[in-house]
Amino acid sequence: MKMNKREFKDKVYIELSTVAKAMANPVRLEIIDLLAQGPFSVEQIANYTEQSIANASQHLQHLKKAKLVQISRNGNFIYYSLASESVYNTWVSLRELGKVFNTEIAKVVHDFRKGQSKGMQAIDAATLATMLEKDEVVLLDVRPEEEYNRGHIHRALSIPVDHLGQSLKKIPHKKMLVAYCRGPFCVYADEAVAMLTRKGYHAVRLEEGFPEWALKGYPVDYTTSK
Amino acid sequence: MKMNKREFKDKVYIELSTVAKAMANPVRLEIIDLLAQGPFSVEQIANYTEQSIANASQHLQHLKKAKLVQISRNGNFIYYSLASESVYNTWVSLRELGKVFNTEIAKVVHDFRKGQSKGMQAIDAATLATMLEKDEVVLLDVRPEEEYNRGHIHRALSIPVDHLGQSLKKIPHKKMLVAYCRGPFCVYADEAVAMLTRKGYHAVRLEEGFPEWALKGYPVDYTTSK
DNA sequence: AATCTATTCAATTAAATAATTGAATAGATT
DNA sequence: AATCTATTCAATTATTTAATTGAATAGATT
Repeated sequence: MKMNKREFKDKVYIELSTVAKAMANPVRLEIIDLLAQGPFSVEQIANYTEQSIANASQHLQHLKKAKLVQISRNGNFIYYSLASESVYNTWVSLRELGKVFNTEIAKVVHDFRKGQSKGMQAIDAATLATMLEKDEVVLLDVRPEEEYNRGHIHRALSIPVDHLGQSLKKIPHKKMLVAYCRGPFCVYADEAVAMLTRKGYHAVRLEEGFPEWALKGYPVDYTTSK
Repeated sequence: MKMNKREFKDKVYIELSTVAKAMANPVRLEIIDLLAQGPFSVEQIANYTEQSIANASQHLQHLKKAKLVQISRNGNFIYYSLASESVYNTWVSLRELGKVFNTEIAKVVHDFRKGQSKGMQAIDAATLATMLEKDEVVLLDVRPEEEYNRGHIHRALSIPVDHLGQSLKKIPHKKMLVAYCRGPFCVYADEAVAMLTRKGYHAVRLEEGFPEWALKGYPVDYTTSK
């Protein structure tokens, strides 16, 4: 039987709202932000988001049902990843919407960074690209090394933030330091800049993360980990 | 007192989920899709979405609280519009996510169009642009005239779908007809193509709507309605 | 086959969301 | 000031959602 206009529109918007509902939860948004960095196991996701494994798993089932994530298996571990680039694109749109327009988010980010270090500064990708061309900065990737290996900004040194204390001697004083991590809401770079600043270095963070840098077409490298 | 990392992330993702929640409802998604076409009053929005005025207003309050819409006033009427282009961009990302990846939406669209007319075809914006350059088609804007006046595809004739019956003599037989309306989930173009096909015309619809065409940088016109 | 580990499932409880209905309100109009 | 129109608000009811807890399961490993 022929579907009428109202039935059609109702069905389409109900389906789309299912996708939007999958994203309408803070824990699931954090999971999507994390998976933008690559595949992670349930245990890792639970760890990074500070949820119970059961709760993380339930949220992952919700995302899977909405077809936003997909799984692969390695031994006992099940790895989750974003199902497609359009999931990432929608996450980025939503984040931009929140950043540009929800002043509360900007305020939270600003307050957090100010609490980390007075005069905390961030530069954007275009500025970094120019500085790298002029060889003016030392670039630090302060994510876990596994993520560095999956892909990193061209010429970045890998110094995970929790190893930063014991790695200071590797870092030249002469040039300005730029630290980057997973993205605007990841705080590894904030922590790194705070520590480096306390040790007398001139350090700032990159606003974007590796995925945004890559998406903008700037040069990236990969480490073959074999 | 200094905000810790977990507090920071929780606050940021909760704020962002507020935005996502505003979109996580089929009625509000339809409202956003409608407002992508320009400002509408509460009464118009209630009419087009087939909701009560009270319900439409409640959803609009929800969208307003999330800062996704803004208002202006004209006499007794309050007009709602999308608060920024990034609201529209997020809507488009979500819709693309749904179209590309949620096969149920594609099926609903296909089933609806098949119910309208066997052999129902749609072309995309790039195809239309080429055909217009070669002067191969007659382009019909089948939206309400008010929306045509706000902006339309270059060289489109305005023939609102509910006037199509009495406007057939205006339409040449010799060329292929392309009908367009508000976007992929608007059915004015489907209805127009069904009617034209029954009357012996060779007609197809444009997949995209006017906003997508404009966003892709293709030529547009405006009618000064004074 | 037995055991282990990571993960999922199910039930419960509490909180959040949404449509309806009628009342109230905000401006505009007279 | 009185009246009107469009819109918003508030209470109610039903539905949906989410965290917790403990049980169950799916594969891997031995």
